[in-house]
Amino acid sequence: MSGAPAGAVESDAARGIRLMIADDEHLIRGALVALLNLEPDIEVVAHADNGVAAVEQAIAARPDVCLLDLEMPGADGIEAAARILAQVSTRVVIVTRHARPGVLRRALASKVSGFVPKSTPAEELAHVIRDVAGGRRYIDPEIAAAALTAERCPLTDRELDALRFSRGAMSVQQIAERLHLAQGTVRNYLSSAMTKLDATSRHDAAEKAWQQGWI
Amino acid sequence: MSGAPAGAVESDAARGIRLMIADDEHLIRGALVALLNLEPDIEVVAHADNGVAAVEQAIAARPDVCLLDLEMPGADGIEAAARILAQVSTRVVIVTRHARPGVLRRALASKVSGFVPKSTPAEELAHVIRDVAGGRRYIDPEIAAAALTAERCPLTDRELDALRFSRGAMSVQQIAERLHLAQGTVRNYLSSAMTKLDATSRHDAAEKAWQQGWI
DNA sequence: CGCCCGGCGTGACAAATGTCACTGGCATAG
DNA sequence: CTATGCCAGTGACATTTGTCACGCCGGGCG
Repeated sequence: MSGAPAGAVESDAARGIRLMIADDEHLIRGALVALLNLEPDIEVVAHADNGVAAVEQAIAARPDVCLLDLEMPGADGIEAAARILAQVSTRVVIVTRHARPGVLRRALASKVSGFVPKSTPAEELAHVIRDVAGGRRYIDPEIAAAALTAERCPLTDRELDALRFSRGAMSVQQIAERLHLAQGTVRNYLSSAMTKLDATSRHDAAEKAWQQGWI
Repeated sequence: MSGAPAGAVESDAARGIRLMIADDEHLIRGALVALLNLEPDIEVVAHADNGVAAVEQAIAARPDVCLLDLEMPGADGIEAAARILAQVSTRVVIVTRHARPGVLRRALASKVSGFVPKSTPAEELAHVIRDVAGGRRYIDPEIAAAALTAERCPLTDRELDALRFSRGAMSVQQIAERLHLAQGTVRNYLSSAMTKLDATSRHDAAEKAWQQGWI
């Protein structure tokens, strides 16, 4: 928000990583801003409290690195990352509370450079930011391992389709219309998915599949 | 963790508020510890990443103020607060992501002194801690207003009974047995509760009632 | 080729769930 | 006293959900 210093300093100036922070929780955002500003080689040049604002801020401030929370109103971190990277030459680090394997895959598909859970020690974060600013990538080893270990999804394509719509409280009727199928068919897929996932209701199944990052 | 300085300094020494911080997210806990330690009159003397550890730490370190996250594994913030206050002469501030009226009521019933959402600006937090250390109370005005505005629970006793069991996935059949009622009766209470709470399923209703602190 | 297997798709059926109309008790206002 | 309203309690009914047995198709395999 503070005006850029007079003209010439470009983003790849030798000293100082220009950082943007986006997190919807004021307390945490404030703490991170203050904390990272203490690092001698990091300068927080912008911050936002939702995905849409994050994109605007990134375009305006052109930071070297963007630190995005995954869970944000408006546009989630990955969506914001995709939009930012499409328009600005920068690198993105995603921070998340619920680090599921599938999310990591989505994130990597959006070309983010870093992926860390909020269980990361604070000191480590500055380290990651420097790595990423230097052109390297950083993926939290725990999550990476989980993503690679994760058993292949046992669900069939159509089962996944049906499950996808089951989140967000659509009725079987509505799902059937949406997929151009008979109600019984949809129920069948859902039932089958429930069996495979050992769930007691389709909401439960959808939840579990989501946790695994399969939908 | 660090050993206490030689003997005599007691917790009500004139200078310095001894603070404990509990939050299960390492990143946030670390940021808060660092940030609040920067305040000249605050000293972070312990921290924990779950409710049980928080109680132990509080007993061991005897801080002046405990800052507890509401959402923690083990024991949630309010439970931890109750246990701490039963054994240590200290004051508790609860910090939470989802600030719902009912939670505030539960918290106050446990004699906590402060209640703030994570949307609080970071600068404000130190202020709150000083207030509380000084024996005053601080309740986030937004939440307080919401709690006072919140209409009285519209549910009848039996509806509440039925809802209580509906959390934890008991079937109508089982609830009926447990309450010595006919299944139809239970369904009726549940249905009525759903209408009153504008919910689409009994789980939904139970969830909403819980959110409000009614069960 | 003939066979079997796995995924897709369907309808019939049963159980669980939610809605409704109704009875009776009890308190309270008129 | 009577009327009114609220809550407890019940069963009949409609809807939704989950399970099953089945038919169809395409792709390996003996």
